[in-house]
Amino acid sequence: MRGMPESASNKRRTGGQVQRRVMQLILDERLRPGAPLPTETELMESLGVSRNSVREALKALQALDIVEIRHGYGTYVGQASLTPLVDGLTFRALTQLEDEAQALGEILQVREVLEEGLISRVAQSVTDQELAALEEVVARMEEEAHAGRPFPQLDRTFHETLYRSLGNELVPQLLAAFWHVFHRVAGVRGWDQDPSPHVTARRHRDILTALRARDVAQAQRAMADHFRGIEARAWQGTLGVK
Amino acid sequence: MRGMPESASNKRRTGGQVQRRVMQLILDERLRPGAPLPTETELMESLGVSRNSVREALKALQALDIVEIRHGYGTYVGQASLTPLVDGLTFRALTQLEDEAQALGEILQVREVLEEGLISRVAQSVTDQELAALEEVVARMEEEAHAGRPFPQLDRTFHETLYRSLGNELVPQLLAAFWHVFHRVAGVRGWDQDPSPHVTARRHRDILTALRARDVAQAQRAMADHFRGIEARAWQGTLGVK
DNA sequence: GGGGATTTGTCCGTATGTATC
DNA sequence: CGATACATACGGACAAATCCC
Repeated sequence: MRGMPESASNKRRTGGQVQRRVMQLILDERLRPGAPLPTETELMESLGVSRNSVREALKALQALDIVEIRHGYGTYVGQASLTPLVDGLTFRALTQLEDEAQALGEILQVREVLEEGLISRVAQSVTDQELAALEEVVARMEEEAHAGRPFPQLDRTFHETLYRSLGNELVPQLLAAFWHVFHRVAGVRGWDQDPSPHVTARRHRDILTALRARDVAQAQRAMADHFRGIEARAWQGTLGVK
Repeated sequence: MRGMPESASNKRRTGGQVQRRVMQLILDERLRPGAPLPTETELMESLGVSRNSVREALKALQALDIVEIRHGYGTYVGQASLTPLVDGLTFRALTQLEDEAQALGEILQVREVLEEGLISRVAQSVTDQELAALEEVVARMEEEAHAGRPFPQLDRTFHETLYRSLGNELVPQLLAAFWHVFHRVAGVRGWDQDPSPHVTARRHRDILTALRARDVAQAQRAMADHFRGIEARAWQGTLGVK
């Protein structure tokens, strides 16, 4: 009786439609990450759906990091990061594959192919300033290695710094996502423990040296050696289980 | 300073909690993709939350393709595909970057690096049977090219078939995701129109020929040429705008 | 520091559409 | 075809969190 009498909106608007309309709203309004979105009340009025439907659509968009919801404050355009990829690959590694080792191997192969190909491009475009930044990271690696401590964070920083000169924002985010998944999955088995930090530090030193000499082939070899070391850890873990 | 509501200890204890408990349920029960999940009523009782909270969590997991909801039937474990990555990258390309051309360039560079690196591995492991399958695809490309018709689907099939021998399930899914994003974003500008199908067919023929000869370097060159052709289309599109 | 306003989080109850058997 | 189980959607209400004055 009350409410809206079938006002021409009798289309089969499934929940996904609301999602798309919110995304379209962001596109139409040219909203940048961090920009505020209409409140749930406003959305439910402008879209002509109930608040529950709005919230479900917003929750789905939040899972994709397309919107960011702050309790008691408001809803904002998200960063569209690769967090969904991390969640998806992590879940996939823990369920789909026969064992985690296979999933980790696949991720590692993609990382290796990517970084081997990227290092050859970096070798041609790297600046002295970036070489200096890498030098500092490697130096700190060698300090930690001398103290017998592993340095996963420095490792991550090294690779992230490495590909900055490419001017490709997608590359570091992709690699960070793979790195994150690998360590989250391998971590529960203890496969990400670096048994010999000084060897790992040496691998990075080799990469940097080759980079300084602009020796593409040598840089690729050094990167390949680095990944061979990572694989060895994981493989040795699988053998231990058997 | 009073108690700082730092987010270090505050890790989404509200909404995300239900999501994680459902994910944990899947992991604990060792549920495979396609396996049925408890109904919303059962979940709301077993988790001690309302139906609304259950539905919002399920919607978020659906967006990540971790669960699959069939209207009027039930909820099932999802395929954990890379659909979220497609949605995220598409949205990112349409909003974050200055113009779509930059986003497309980044995706293209990643694809190029990946495929150039992968082709060298394929060249060593490809079997005669797979070469025959590729031959058939290329032959159909040449038919279409002779008729002046573009063949985006055949192109996709070629690259998908190419990397099957690696035994890496992640690779084709990643490439398919990038391919999907590229064509969805480029499609709205018409940049994905292939102006010369016979040239594209020739590129793939070159790749196959190099693969037959197990010539790694030549295969990489042919793959690079292929991507140079794709870039040319997109670049020419951007120049036309200016 | 306090209080009120705004906004999201959660819950309940009910009605409706949909797919399976 | 009917019966049943299930997801979808709506409206209202209150709690919790945040911000601003």
